[in-house]
Amino acid sequence: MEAVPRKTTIREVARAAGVGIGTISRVLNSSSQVSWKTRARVLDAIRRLGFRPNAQARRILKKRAEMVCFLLSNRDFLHPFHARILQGVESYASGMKQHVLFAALHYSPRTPPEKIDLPPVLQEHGLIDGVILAGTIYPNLLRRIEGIQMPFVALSNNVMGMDDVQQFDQVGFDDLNGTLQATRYLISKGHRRIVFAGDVSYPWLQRRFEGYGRGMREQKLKPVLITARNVPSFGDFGQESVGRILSGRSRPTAVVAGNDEIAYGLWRALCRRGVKVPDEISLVGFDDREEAVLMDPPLSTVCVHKEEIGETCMKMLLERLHHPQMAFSQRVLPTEFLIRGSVRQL
Amino acid sequence: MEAVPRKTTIREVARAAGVGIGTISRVLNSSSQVSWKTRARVLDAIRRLGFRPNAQARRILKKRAEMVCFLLSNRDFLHPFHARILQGVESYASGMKQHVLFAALHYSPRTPPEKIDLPPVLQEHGLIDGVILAGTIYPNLLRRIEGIQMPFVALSNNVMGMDDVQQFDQVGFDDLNGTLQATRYLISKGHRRIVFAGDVSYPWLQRRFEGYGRGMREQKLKPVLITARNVPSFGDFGQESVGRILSGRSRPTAVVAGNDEIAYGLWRALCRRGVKVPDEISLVGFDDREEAVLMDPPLSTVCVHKEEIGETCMKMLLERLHHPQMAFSQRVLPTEFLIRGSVRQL
DNA sequence: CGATTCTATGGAAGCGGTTCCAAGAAAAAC
DNA sequence: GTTTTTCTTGGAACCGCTTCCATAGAATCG
Repeated sequence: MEAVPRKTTIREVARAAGVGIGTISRVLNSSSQVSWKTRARVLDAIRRLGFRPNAQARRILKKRAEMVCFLLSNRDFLHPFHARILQGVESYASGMKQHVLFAALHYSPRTPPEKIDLPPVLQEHGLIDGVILAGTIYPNLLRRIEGIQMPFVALSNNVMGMDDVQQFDQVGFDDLNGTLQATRYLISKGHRRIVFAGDVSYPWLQRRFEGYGRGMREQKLKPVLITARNVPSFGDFGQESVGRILSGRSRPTAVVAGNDEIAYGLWRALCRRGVKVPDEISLVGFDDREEAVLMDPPLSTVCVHKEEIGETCMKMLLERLHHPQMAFSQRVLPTEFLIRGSVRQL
Repeated sequence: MEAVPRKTTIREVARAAGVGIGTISRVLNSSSQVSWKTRARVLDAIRRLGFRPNAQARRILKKRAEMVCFLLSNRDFLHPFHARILQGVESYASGMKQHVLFAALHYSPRTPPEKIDLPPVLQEHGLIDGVILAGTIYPNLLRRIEGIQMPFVALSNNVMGMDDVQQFDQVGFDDLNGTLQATRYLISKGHRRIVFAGDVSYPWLQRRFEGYGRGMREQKLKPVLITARNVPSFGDFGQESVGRILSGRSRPTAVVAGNDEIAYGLWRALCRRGVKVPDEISLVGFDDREEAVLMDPPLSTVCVHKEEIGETCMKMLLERLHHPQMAFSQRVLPTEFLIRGSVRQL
């Protein structure tokens, strides 16, 4: 490794400007009063020397990294869903002069979720002030993070297997109410035979199914869950399950899909069989991915405000950093059912 | 802001282990030889005290941040394309014990691309070792980054308005050859009247059009460019231009779309008019987004290996960091035409 | 067995900033 | 004109680590 070019330090600036080092620091932090003349001289020297203060050195004294980590498992990252959340995080962070470190949790067949270690960025101290846990989160990881006393905010919809009172900061969105609204809407449009497509192995799918179930039971209708086993991805779900949905004595008039990907797969499978949406069967999704509006007909779906979730995570984390003793808070952001073309009035 | 809980330092560990601070440091860096017994004592003390070394302090001495910045304009970020590149960057970086800082360039109507300032993360020195420039890059930004002598690698496909010899490290993929292959394939399938859909305001679309043009001219066929003006996004491109494609005396039998988004929009517009793909018109795209394979028929498209691009960017940046004087290099990664169902044999 | 080499270890110096205290200069008060 | 207060300013000390030098004991050698 060759030598890094020598960088200007605060002492050289001080010499160039003919002032003391303390003065340079004061100018940089625009803290206490520096006389108009001195400030100009310093600023000039800084410009002439192309001086940029060393961030590490400042941080070591300030005891704040001004950086948070956005942690995502490598399983989840493909999804634009999380990319949008990251965008929200970055957007709020940059407004607060914070940086965002992107890190992935590298799960692999060799390191099953139950025994994964802390990611390197959390092993060392001082690099980041806190963590935002997006993507699927396993309880053991949470406990490790608590163990090192690293402040964090979790995207609660993705926390696995902790349905009890959770003693940490969370931001989530309202799965249950989303499908509840969607189901009510379908019912208001005259639908009675409505099925839910999705498995319930994820807590969020479980909640979405519950919301649908509640909507059905409100009107004394019977909830029906359609699952598909052993599908490689949500996109293949429809292909696998469309047969079971269409067969049976009384074919449903509408399907609530567990997410947009399932809805999209279903739509394709239906198209292929010549079943028209929404003429013969209505369809609603969940997430409002970019493609939802591009489908034909555009998909009615439950919109999750992803940027807002990201911003809220960041905001909550900053509050935690400023008030470490504050009580934990859980925020559930509302979801919004968007009426588009994929539902027909019966 | 309340007090940050006091963290254990190397001196406390030294006291607890009954050794000197230098020894702790040597154990941590597993550098020079420490006796088996002492090492065990130190390791034990570290565990007992829950000591995690302060990363900032180490970096200030090592003069390396072990961190690179992935910089993307806020215009580009929505696209899964860049998310995948980021994934590739992170993947390679984590293998090399490097961290990835995610930063966005906040363009706005108030700050047009020509006069945007350096992002905050580049204003300070020592935070990052280098930058990966993804997303649309304007020359003035490049010059600013050169000005502060920050090592960088650019995703060359997105560099605007610099077609001369470029004196910096670049990773790109082969736009021209991609459409060339696609066009040759179409011709091999018996197509003669082939049009290109896309405008040429972006350099990469320009190159894709050129590749298509070359393929056509090889067979003495006449290239035709179909553009759409004033469309809010590539997705709306098809809707806008489908009329012009289908009308005219001799309707084309195939369309090369500038990217998958255009292809998708086109496909929808064609569906809506009852024109069947590929029976009545064949269609190929570019990028191989996730949705390409989910379309019906699955879209034949030019695959860009996004993770590989990310990895290559990271790799090249690390080489640059280790050898600052090394000559600049430009790498163009191959693209690959994927045959799927959207092209018909004539 | 004394001289020489080697290995393990302690701790001072220093990285590039911030902070604080003391002190000089200027302004205000008496 | 002298005293008091306020405003600026310089620079030592320090943040938590690495690095290097000095030293002490062990090992090797003639």
